[in-house]
Amino acid sequence: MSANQGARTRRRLSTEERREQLLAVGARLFSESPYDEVWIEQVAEIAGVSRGLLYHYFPTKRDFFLAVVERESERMLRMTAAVPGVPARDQLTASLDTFLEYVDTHAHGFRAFHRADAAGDQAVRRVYQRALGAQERQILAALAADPELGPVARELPDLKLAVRGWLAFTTAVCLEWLRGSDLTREQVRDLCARALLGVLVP
Amino acid sequence: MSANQGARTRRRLSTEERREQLLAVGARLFSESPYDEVWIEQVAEIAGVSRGLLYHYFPTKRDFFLAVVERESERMLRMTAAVPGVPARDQLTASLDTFLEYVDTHAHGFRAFHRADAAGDQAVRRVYQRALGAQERQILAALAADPELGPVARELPDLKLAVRGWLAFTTAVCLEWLRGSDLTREQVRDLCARALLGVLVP
DNA sequence: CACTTTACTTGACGTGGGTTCAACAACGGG
DNA sequence: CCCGTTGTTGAACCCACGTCAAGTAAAGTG
Repeated sequence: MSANQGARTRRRLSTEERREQLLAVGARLFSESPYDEVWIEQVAEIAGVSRGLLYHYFPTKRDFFLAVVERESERMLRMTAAVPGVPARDQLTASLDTFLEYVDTHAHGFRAFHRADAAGDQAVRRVYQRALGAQERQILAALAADPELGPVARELPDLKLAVRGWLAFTTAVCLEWLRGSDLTREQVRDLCARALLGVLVP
Repeated sequence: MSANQGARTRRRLSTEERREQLLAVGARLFSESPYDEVWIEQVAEIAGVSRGLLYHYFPTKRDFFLAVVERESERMLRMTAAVPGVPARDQLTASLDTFLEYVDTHAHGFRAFHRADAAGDQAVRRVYQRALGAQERQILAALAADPELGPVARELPDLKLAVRGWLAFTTAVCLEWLRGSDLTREQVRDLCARALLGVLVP
C-alpha cells in the first residue's frame, strides 16, 4: 500500500539525503501537476515516509515548493555557469548546448522551476526572479565582453528587456521540446541562437 | 462590512450580467495573486454576493478560473483579429499596436490569462493552448500570404515552434512592461517586431 | 552489548477554505 | 394580487493543511 514496502524495515537517512530525496519527489510532482493539486500526503507516500516528517523538514507546503524552486534554480545556475573568455558567437552555441543538456537531464526540475513564474507567491517569485536575473546578467556580461556584438548591443535602448524576452523565448521552446515535439537538440539550439542574434543584429 | 452595503436592498441581476461581473472580479484578483491565494469568499465579497452564488454560476473554483481564462482568451482573439490583405511587414506593426492596445486596456485579464500557463490544470491548459494555437495560426497565415516573408519563412525547419517562441517573447516583454518599466508603447512594439523579423530573416 | 542520539512514526486534533443544499425572496406573467 | 420561476442566501459538511506530544527504532559510541 505505502510506497516503502520494498524495504520491509524502515530506513534511516542522513538529514541531507532525506531532504534531497523529498525535494526530488517534489520536483517530479510539481512538474506534473499545478501547485494545489500536489498533496503533501502524496509526496510523503511516494518518498516512503510519514506526513509528519515532511513538516519536520519544511514548515509549510509553500516552503516546500519554494525549496524545490530554489534547489532547481541553484542547479541550473551551477550547471550553466559561463565559461569565460570565449568569443560570444561560439560561446552562445556552447552555452546553449550546456543549457539544453541541463534541461534534458533535469526535465522535472526545469518544469517545476518554471511553475514558480505564475503559480508562486511573493517569496517564490522573488527566488524565481533572482535566478532569471542572474542568467540575464551572465548573458549581458558575455555580450558586453564580445568585440563584435558588444558595440551593436550597446545601441539597443532596452537591452535588458530584449534579453529577458529571449529567455522567455528559449524557455517556451524548451518546454515545448520536452513535451515531445520530435526535434533534435541541434534544431532547438540553432533556433534559439538565431533568435538571440536576430534581436541584437538587425 | 460586506461589499454591497452601498445598496441596502439586494440587487438582482440577469444571469448574463451577474456572470460577467463575477468574471471581471475574478480577472482582477487572479491577475494580482496566484491561484491558490484567491479565495472564493473574497470574490463573492467584492462582487457583493454570497459565496453560494458563485457556486451557482461555476461548479468549482477551477471552473471559475477556467471561465476567466476562457473569457479573456476570447476577448484577446476578438480584439486582435487579423486585418486581411496587408503586406506582412506593415501588418506586423499594426497588429502589434492592436495587441498592445489590448494588453494596456485589459491588463488584468491579460495577466490572469497567462497565469493559466503554469497554474492551470489539464482543462485550463487546454483552453490556454487553444488560444495560443489560434494566435499562432493567425500569424502563420499572415506570414505565408506575404510575398517577401513567405518564401523565407517556409525554409525554417520548425516555423511553428519559432512563432510559439516569439509569442512567449512578446508575452514576457508585455508583462514586464505592465509591471511598470518605463517604456513607451513604441519601444515595446519595435522590440517585438524586431524579434520576429530577426528569427525569420537571418 | 548496553547506551545515547536522533531520525522517524503515530494518531489525534484544530483551522480554514472549498463545496453542497434546502430554504428564501425578488421579479415577471397571469 | 397571487404565484411560479429563478436569482440568491446561510449554514452545515468535507477535506487537506498544519500542530503536537509521545513514542519507536536505526545508526553511532563506548
